[in-house]
Amino acid sequence: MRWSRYPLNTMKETPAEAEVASHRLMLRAGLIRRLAAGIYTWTTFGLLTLRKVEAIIREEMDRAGAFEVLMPAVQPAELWQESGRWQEYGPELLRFTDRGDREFVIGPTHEEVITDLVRRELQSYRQLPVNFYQIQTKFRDEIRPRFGVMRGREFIMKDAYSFHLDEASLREGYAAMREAYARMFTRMGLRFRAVRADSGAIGGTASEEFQVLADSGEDAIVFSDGDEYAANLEMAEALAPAAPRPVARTTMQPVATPGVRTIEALSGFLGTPAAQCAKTLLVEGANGGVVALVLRGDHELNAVKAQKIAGVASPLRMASAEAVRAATGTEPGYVGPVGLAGCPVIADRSAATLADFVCGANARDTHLTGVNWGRDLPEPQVADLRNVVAGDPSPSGKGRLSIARGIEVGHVFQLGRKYSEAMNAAVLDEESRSTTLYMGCYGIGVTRVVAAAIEQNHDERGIIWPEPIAPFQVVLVPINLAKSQRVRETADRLYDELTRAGIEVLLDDRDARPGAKFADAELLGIPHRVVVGERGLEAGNLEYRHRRAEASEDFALEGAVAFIRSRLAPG
RNA sequence: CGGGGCAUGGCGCAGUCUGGUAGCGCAUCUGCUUUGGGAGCAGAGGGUCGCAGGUUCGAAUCCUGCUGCCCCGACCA
Repeated sequence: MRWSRYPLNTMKETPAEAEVASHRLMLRAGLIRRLAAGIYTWTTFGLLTLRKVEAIIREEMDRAGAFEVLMPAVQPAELWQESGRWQEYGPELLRFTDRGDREFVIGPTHEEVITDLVRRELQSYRQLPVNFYQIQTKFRDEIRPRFGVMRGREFIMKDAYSFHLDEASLREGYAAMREAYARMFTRMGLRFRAVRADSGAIGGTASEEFQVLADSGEDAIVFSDGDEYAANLEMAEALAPAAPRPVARTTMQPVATPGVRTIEALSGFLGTPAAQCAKTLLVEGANGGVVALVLRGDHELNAVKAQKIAGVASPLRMASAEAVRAATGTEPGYVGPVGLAGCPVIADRSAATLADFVCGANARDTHLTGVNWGRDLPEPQVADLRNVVAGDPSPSGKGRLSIARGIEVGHVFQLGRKYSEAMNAAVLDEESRSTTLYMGCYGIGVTRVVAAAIEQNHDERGIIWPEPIAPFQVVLVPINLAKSQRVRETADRLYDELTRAGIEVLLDDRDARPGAKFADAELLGIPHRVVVGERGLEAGNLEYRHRRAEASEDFALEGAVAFIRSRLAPG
């Protein structure tokens, strides 16, 4: 591609709307343009990368034996009513009516459509297992679209659906997809982790997320240094402390703590470490009332774990200040588990092994010191309530946990029979019995992958594309080409030769000064840069520099194509 | 949906408090000079100041309503 013919400009300044690096850089480099909140046009440079990501996904899906289909974006409401999601899905589902007042949705996902196809087309167990996938535009009317295409409302997703006669086959199909995903993201040059995830509302048994590691990621992920264990923070189990609870040494005493409402303030005021304090959180109960959750002062409540406990409302809701007063007689800041008669008390495993701890006294401006379970208050119900922290032992039993940030780019689920049952998708088995199908589903946020790749690979000057998904492999930068015929001819010839050799080249033949060209090449993140200038040609040389390199190196014009090819990543 | 902020040429902003000719930088166009890290000079084009009402002799500026967008929270590829 000759840059001089491409009319869209890069931007020196960042549009005010962009906050995160990938969004800023995608706008500045001219990869995307916003049309409305969460809705973007992909311009040529961005689309080149998007297509490469899609190509890798397609190749690996085909290699895994899946069949590509293309389902409609617009889907009739009947299918969603049949699966029950017409009611369940909520306002994220964009609904509308046609001229005949028939109701439709714009598909946020395609379980219903594929299940409908499969129940019509498949009759025999001999046709199983099977996996259909598509790369297609989705629409989800997100509450808050943000970060450019990272969380758009309209986005491109690769979604795949597998169908099986039994659970064993489903597990095999799931494992095959998991493997295909690992291959894809590896091929894209991304650093990622597959982590255990909460299967949440979609239901089903097993579920893993594929997370691209990036400090700016929205998700916290946890992994062990001792083995392959990795999980979403929501899911990572916090083991009970290995050491038993120490014996009580002190007696319980009230202490005046005027104005001290937070653990941090309390710890500072008394000089007691936060880990020796207990914090008591009141949440709404499943059937009204409140439930007291007790954690060590230095730990954080894990909402997903808490809302799974019987008696706790799901989704988790903190009790209102009025409810706190009604249950404890005091206000938030001085709540403690001692003497809490009216509500269940559930202690986190770590909080349950505290001895001689500090907690609120259920009286204004007062805390208790030297508190002990079983002596000053009843032994609590014990549960895993907290987020793990770095250094905790791995629940796998091997190693210690680290925490990193990640961007979820893929999710694989074993769905089971949720949709096939609701929509009556069945085949005849070997004994001519009608058998409801087992189903798995496997998603990749294709447009999000592009943003995640940038989050993971950029510097202060711009994008640094992993080579397999760069819009171009090489940027060719002629210096002063308007003046020098030799530069112009060399650049043109090299451009032709490289292109003929199957290398993707962007020739920056714009009438711009070298500094502007270098800055744009770095902003756009092309991995390999070749400079053609009078200075080098004088000695029969060109100049090569990798986007990540600190300095350039000269190489001979003679045999230039072979040299450049030798620098490209294999494959 | 709750909380906060912003809306002025394509982009980034000033001007709004204190009403009186709409301005700056970048980008764009023309010419000349320049050409190894975002050039200089001279000139030019481009804005119903988000929309609708109102107050006023006069509104980007004051008042009312609406809309759009961004950021923080619960959800998700």
